[in-house]
Amino acid sequence: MELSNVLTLLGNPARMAIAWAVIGGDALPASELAYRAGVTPQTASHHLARMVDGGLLAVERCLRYRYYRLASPAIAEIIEGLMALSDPPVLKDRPDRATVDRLRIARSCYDHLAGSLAVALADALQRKGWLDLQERDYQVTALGENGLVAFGLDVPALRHQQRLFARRCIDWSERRPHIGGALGAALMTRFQESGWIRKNPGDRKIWVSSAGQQGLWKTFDIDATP
Amino acid sequence: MELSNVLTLLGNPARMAIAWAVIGGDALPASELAYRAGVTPQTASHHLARMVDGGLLAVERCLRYRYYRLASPAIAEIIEGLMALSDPPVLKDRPDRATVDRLRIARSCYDHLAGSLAVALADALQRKGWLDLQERDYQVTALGENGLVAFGLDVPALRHQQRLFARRCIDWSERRPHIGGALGAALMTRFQESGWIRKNPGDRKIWVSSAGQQGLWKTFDIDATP
DNA sequence: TCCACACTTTGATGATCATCGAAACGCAAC
DNA sequence: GTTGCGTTTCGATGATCATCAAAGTGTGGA
Repeated sequence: MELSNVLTLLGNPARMAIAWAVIGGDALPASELAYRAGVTPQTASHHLARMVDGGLLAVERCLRYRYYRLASPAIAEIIEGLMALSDPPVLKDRPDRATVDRLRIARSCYDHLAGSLAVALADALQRKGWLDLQERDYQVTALGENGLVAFGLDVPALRHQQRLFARRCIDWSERRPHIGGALGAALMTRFQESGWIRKNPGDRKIWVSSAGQQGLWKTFDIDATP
Repeated sequence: MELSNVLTLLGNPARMAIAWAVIGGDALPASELAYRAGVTPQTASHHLARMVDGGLLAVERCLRYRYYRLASPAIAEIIEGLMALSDPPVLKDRPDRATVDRLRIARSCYDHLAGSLAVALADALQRKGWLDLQERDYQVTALGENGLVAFGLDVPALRHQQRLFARRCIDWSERRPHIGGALGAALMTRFQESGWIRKNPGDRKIWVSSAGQQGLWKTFDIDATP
């Protein structure tokens, strides 16, 4: 994945609009993307072909429709990183605001939490002295290890995984860091097991249950009410 | 600052190379940037004009040279953010930050001093009543001539040189004037003879010795401690 | 005065690009 | 089949682009 390629592809307003439309994880048909980007279907098709060719998008055929979505979570991370660097593009006819707001509160980022909930979680764990923010990663303190193990996470096992343990991940909607890596994934899994959050299969939306609101408040001092 | 603009500008390999060359904060002349980007001076000039126009770079003239640097720290943050999203491009000769900071304090500009030390020197000489700042040049007062002769400069001989006597030269890192021309060159030569500064042959780095720090303080009331 | 130098502008060329109309394709319903 | 619809391909157009050679500009030095 060439960064220069990504920049070239996203440097065009129509293609940026397309990328922005599918950033939430939704797969949208070509005609819808053409409408949102403000170009004709032919032009959109041209752009979509380039983006697929450039590895930015993936396409799935379903009957007469072609659904376009981001090619991989890595691409989503790159685009979200770009959003964090500047204001998100102002585009006409943004989809339903409810979806965007929902994503802003909580969504999945690959296999860990993102959105304001994830940022609040990272803040809370630092405030409690469970985490230290180092250069590009988080460190779990002795206090934090006790707390996390008590919460049901096998922290020593997480440390021995091949992947990075607790990556610092920058959020596009918050422009602040949250917890990725093995620890971030384990936390989201634990939240799901506890019934605190519910993940929508197929996209990246996350719902926080009332049990989750209570638990997050009691365990982490996080106010997860909308 | 439009993100889309930045992406378009950086989507070109030559422009990306130029941005990467100045990411450390250093200001480089157009010819050097052309070499590093692997394009002819004409092409580089074209790209540089676009980048200045797009608000990515700023340019300052010093004698016959034009030094290009990043327009603002915010731009540097955006570009470094982009780099963090992917592997940085493999390019020749990127200055490290320590070098950049050193250059900010003192460096040579053609054959005279530049950087904050040079600006402080110009300020000090004006404060002591040795120099007057005219339209585009400095004038040495009678008091200043005595002082400079006592310091070891043959001011009358400098006046009779063909080149401009005491040119006002604008600094990219300070955005304030310092002394160029024959007087600027003679001052730097005298500082070198006195062992106050040491010049790195081949580049523009200047080191101030401890003797230099003492001398600059006693003679010119300049605090040259880092 | 003339030259050297750093850099820019101009001009030309070939390439790529974005865009849309027209036509074609693929698929499903009728 | 035929029709309708979503999408792509083709073709044409006008725009922008990157590139470099050649000429021009401005500056300082001899």
